[in-house]
Amino acid sequence: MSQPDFNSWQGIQDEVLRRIRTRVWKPGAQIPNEMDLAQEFGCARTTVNRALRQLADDGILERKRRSGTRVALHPVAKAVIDIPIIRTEIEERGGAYGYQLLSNEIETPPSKVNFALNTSKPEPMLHLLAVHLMDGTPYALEDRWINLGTVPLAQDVDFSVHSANEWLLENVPYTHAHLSIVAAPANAREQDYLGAPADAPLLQMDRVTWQNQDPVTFVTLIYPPGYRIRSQTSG
Amino acid sequence: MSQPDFNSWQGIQDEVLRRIRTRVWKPGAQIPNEMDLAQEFGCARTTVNRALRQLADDGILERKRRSGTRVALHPVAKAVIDIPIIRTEIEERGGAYGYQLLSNEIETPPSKVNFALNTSKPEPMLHLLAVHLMDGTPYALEDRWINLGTVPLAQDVDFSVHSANEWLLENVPYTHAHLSIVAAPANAREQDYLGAPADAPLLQMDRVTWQNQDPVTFVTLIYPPGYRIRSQTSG
DNA sequence: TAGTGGTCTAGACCACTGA
DNA sequence: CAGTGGTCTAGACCACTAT
Repeated sequence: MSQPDFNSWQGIQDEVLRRIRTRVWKPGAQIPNEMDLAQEFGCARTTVNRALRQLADDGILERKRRSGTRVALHPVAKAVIDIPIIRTEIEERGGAYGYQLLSNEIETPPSKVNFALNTSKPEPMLHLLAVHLMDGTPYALEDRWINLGTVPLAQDVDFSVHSANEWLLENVPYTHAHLSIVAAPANAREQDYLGAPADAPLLQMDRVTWQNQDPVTFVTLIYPPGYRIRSQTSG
Repeated sequence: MSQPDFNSWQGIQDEVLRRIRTRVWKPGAQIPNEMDLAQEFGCARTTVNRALRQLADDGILERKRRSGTRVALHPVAKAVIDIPIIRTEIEERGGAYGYQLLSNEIETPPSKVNFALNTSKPEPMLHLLAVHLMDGTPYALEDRWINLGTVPLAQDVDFSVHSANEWLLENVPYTHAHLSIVAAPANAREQDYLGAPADAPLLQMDRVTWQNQDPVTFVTLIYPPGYRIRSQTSG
């Protein structure tokens, strides 16, 4: 039997989790305050604080000044999805990466794009269509709009060499992004470039990125039938 | 002009992020050590540590003892998806929640389920099929296998009253989970219960949860056409 | 007003790892 | 060996909020 180590914040966190899982501390119930826990565990309040703060960040505890700490009633599970550069994703799977630019034009975006980017006055944007390949077969279709108002430099880049996916990540820092995932049927374009049967169910990932208040880019990534997004979760 | 507050860990974090975004500190480059930064910002090393530690947790910095702190070369973007209880999800959208159990049997699981749960010797499991409703219309179809070896209690629960989604979350704590998302065509069952056209593209979410080494449940949630999973990302 | 968590400080020791 | 981050401590003050 190894004794749990209550002189480390991780040891304390493990013990707190154990008490929550075994219902010693039930959902919704208040747990002792930091001072009392510090005394029980024989450590400084700071150490208890570190352990509990992280659990609160993870949504397992709810803390309020003055009213104390409670076990969250409905611990919302959170799944973290890694969104690597596509080249990296393919190479990590042990495949050879390929890339092909299909079209590259400056156009007035459709209202869907203006809505997503929150651009009220439609101005021409850079519209790119490209396909990413793994070992020569289509891995993902990338349909991207770049707001030249925010990223004027993009006008001078040769996107037949660099994929916009990489160029933007490496050259245009963003402050925040929105992402949504939906299932959509393959249309003629996707039949052509992904080799998908007509109306096959495809996973589609839409992402909008921002630089402070300024919209940077709206991208739709479309994956062939059967593609899975994976993630792990802690409970 | 409001002066940044270098006496708070958040102020320091903002400044560090600013330097990374503006390429003052370039990807891959080493940044000053904690002592020097503390001196520059006029605060305690602990405060700098708190700011940098969180950025390292987020994958923006890479830290190693003795060799120091570097800006991550390929900051993998991470999207966090909240996975609430379905009732909660519906009620937060302002809808009325409904639930209907469609079938409830003890069966030997197909190999797909055994594979996902890593159960080598196939033993009968509890197999549930249910539909969640928002304002009377189908919101999600739930196809669930519960490992009675890990959760024998489940045998005595009336799942026509409690949804397994809620009962498990409230009564069976898990330690970790795997999740995957895929697009799949509507089959006959989904046409019936979700009201989806034949072969319509549906978003499907598979989740496996574990209690330490023991598999708890394998659930597939299938959503009607057009359903979106959303998330925000920090960059 | 009083009790709780949130944070900062100054100092200390430790764990890891490159030279 | 020495320099770096990782952590703990004891104490302090502050911010919020239930009473």
